[in-house]
Amino acid sequence: MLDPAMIDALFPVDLPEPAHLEERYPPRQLPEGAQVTRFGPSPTGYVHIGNIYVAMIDQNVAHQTGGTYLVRIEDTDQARVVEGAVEQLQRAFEFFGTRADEDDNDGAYGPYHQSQREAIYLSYARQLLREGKAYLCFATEAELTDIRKRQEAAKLPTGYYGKWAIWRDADPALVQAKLDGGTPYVVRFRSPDAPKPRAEFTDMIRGRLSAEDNRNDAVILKSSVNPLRLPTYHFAHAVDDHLMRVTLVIRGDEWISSVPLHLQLFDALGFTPPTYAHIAPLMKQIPGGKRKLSKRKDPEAGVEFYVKAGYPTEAILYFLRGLANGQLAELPLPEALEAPIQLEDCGVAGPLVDLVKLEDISADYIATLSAEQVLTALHPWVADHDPDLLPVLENENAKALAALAVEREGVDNPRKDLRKWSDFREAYGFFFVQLFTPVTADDDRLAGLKLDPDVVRAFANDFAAKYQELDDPQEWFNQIRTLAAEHRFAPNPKEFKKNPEAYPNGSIREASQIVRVALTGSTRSPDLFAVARVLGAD
RNA sequence: GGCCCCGUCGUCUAGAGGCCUAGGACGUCGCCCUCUCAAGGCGGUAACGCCGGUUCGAAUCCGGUCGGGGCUACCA
Repeated sequence: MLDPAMIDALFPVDLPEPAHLEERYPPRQLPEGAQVTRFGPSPTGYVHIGNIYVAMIDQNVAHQTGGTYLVRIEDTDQARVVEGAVEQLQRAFEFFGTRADEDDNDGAYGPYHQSQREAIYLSYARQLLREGKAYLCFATEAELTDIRKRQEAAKLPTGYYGKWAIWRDADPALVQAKLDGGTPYVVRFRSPDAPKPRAEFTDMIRGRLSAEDNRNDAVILKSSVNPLRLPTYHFAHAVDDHLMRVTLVIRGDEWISSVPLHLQLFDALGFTPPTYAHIAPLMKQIPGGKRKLSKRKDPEAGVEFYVKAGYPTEAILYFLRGLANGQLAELPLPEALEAPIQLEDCGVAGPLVDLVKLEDISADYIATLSAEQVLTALHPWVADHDPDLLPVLENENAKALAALAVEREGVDNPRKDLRKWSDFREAYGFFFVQLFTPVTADDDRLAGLKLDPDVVRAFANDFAAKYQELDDPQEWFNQIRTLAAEHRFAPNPKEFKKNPEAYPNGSIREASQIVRVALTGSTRSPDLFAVARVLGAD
C-alpha cells in the first residue's frame, strides 16, 4: 500500500472529505416506494430517439411513484463534447415533454454536469487510494495494446487483471519514482482479491441475472495529463447515483455486462447499490434480420427526423410507449398516454422502430382533431420548417380552417390524409391561390386520363362558363353530370363498361377528374363539392 | 475467442402444461362502397428458429444447437 502522505500529495489540499459530501447531499425525504430516476445523456450534438425513449420511461416511473426524475449531463469525455449540445437536448426534452424535475436550473443535488464535479470524484478516488482499494497505474497506451495482443494470441480474456495488472502490486518506491519523473498515470480500481465466482443481481425487467464476477482493474480516474481529472462512466455512475440519491437506474442493456463491476464499486465505496432496469435497444429492420438503430446509417435514429417531418408529439409518445409496454399499444391514445409504464412489462427483446406503424398512429391521431386543433398544432411546425407557408396560413386563417374542416368535422369517418405536418402542403396547398400552379389542358396532371387536350379544354371552358354556386351537394354535382353528358361522357362507370364505343371520352370519372385537377391541381382531393365551397368563385 | 442477454405471423404482441386446429393490432392481398384520393365495411394471408428430452399432453419445463444483439476502451 502507498504511503498516505504520498497519496494526499496527489490531490488539492482543500478537497472535501467523503463524510462532508455525505452531509452536503443527504438522503431525500420521499414517500415510501418513491423512485428517484436519472437520465444521463452525453452532449455529443446528437439526440437519438432511444434517448427520448429511455428518458420518457425514467420520467414516467419517477412520477408514478411520487419520486423525482433528474437529468445529469455526462460530459466526462471532453473530446466528444459539442458546443450547444446541452441546449439541443433541452429542446428535445421540451418537444417530447420529458423535462427534468431536477437539473442545473433547479436542484439541490448538483452540479448536474459531471465536468463540474471534479472535486467530488477526486475526494472518493483519494479515499479508495487511502484504503488500498485503488492504485496508480503508469502503463502507457502502447503497453496496454501489447498486453491485449498477447492475451488475444493466447486466447485469454482481455483486460487488466492477474499477472497482466503490472501496477497492481507495484513497489511504492517505483511508483514514487514515476511520480517524481512526472509520468502521467490513471487511477485503477483494485478489484477484490477473492471475487465471488458469480455476481448475481435482480433486474427489474429481466429478473434474476448472473455473470462471472468482475476481475478487471477498471480505470476509474482518467489520465493525469488532462487539465480536468474526470472519472470514467463506471466511477461516475457509482459516485453520482449515490450522492444524488438515485434509487433506480434505468439504462440501455449494453450496460448489463458492467453490473458486476458496478456492484464492486458500490461495495468498495460503502454505498448501497441502486436497483437496475436494463432497457432493450430500439432496433431497425434490415434484410434478413434486425439491428440496433444506428446514428450513422439510419435517419430515423435521430430525434431531428421526427421533428422535421412533423409527427405530432402525442403520436410519437404513444408509439414509444407501445414499444415499451405492448399492452399500451392496445389502448386508445388518450388512455395510453395517461397509463403508467410498468418496468415489469417492458420487453426484453428490442423492438423494431416501424415507421409505417407510426404513420398509422399519427394519421389516426390527427383525424381525431378538429380543424382548429390541427391548425394550432400545425402552426409551430410551419413556423420552424416551412417559412413560405407561414404567411399564407396566417393571412388566410379562415380559409385554412374551412379547408381542414372538409370531411373532418361532422362526419363519421374523418379524412386521414395528414400523417404528419409536412403532409399539409401537398394535401391542402391547393386551397390557397398563392400556392397554386394553374393547370393547362395538356397538363401532366391530366395525362393519366389519356384524353384529347381539345376535349379537356372544351369541357373545362364550358364548365367554367356555366358554373353556378349551388348549396345542395347533389344539385351541385348534377352540373357535372349534365355537362358530362353533353360532352359525351358516360353517366357512370358501369354504363361505360357496357358500351365503351358509345363514349369515346370515358365516363363521369374522367369528367370529374378534369374538374378536380382544374380546381385543385391535384389528382387527389377531398370531396369536390366541399372543395368548391371553400374555394368559392375565385 | 471469452462472458452476458434475447428468440411466437413481415412488425408490436396475447399466451405463465390441456381453454391454441395459437388470439388481437399494424402491414399486405382480395372484394364492396365510390366522381379521384383518403377513409370505411367484409374476407383472406401469415408465426411458436431447429433437434432432443420430461409428461397422458409443451409455444409454455429441461438440455443442446442455430440465429440475433451486447460487452470485452483513459466512449458513454
